[in-house]
Amino acid sequence: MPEGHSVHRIARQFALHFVGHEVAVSSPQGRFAEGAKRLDGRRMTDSRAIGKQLFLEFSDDRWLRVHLGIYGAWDFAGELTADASIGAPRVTRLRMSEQEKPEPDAGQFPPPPVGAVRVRLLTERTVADLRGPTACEVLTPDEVQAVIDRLGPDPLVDDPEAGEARFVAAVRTKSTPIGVLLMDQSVVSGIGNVYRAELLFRARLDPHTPGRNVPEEVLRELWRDWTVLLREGVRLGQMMTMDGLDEEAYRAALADRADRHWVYHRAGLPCRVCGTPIVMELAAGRKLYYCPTDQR
DNA sequence: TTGTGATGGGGAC
DNA sequence: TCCCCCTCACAAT
Repeated sequence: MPEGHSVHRIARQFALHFVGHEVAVSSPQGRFAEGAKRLDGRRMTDSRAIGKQLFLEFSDDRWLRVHLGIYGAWDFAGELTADASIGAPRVTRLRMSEQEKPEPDAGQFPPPPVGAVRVRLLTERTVADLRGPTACEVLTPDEVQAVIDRLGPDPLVDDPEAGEARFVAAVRTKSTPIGVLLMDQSVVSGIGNVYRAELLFRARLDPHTPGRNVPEEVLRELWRDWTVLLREGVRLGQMMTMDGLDEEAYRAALADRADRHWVYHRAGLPCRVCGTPIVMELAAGRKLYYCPTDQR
């Protein structure tokens, strides 16, 4: 269920502890047995995140593409980095999905796979188990490029000005509501339902505004704000979309997800700015939260 | 103990 | 627009 920030953190974990290593690849659950056979014993040579997509490159031009979808998660064990920043303390087990959950040491390495593990990637010192992904497949370089070509810009991948220009151009040609466009991964990569609602509130933008009617300067600010939120999400390991908080309120927000957002998951609760009850409605099948007073 | 919803998205219609 | 994928946290019972 992760949005873009989690996938970047997962990619970094692989970059730190798998890239450069030979990897034993298996599918304990069996559903990826053929794919695992094609990767087994090869060296991992690169780890990249683009939006919610993870691409792991192995020797002989073979790529593993993983998309976690709503349920997916990676469980790391062995030698790894707790918060995916260089030099951070090592922990023994870490579940990486939208949230990160350090778990007690299993006692042996590698720990036996628990439940339906689609893929196990094992080096001498670290193991990563994938469960519940929407996508998990072996691709050629051309196939990887075809996937990337369909993705909108990612602030942590694309050149800032080029990414901004691509985002603005994609939105300005469409009559689709901006609240739907922000979730469209071909328009911009990595935004999910939480960041969508929060970006729109922070811009005080009505989600129903057709893309082509959003002033260009507002779109540029949206892109820059997405850059800020994504960097912060990668740094903190969670989605923190409030701002202007004093130190105590900031700490409380980090501790409790209910205090972390302006409008997300706050249907019927008073707007934190004006007190108007937050509205929830379905947009393209997903729950959209906004303040009908501040966002117009 | 059971039920429900969730931070996604592809495909059928 | 709906269904399905296939997992888990948390609420309801």
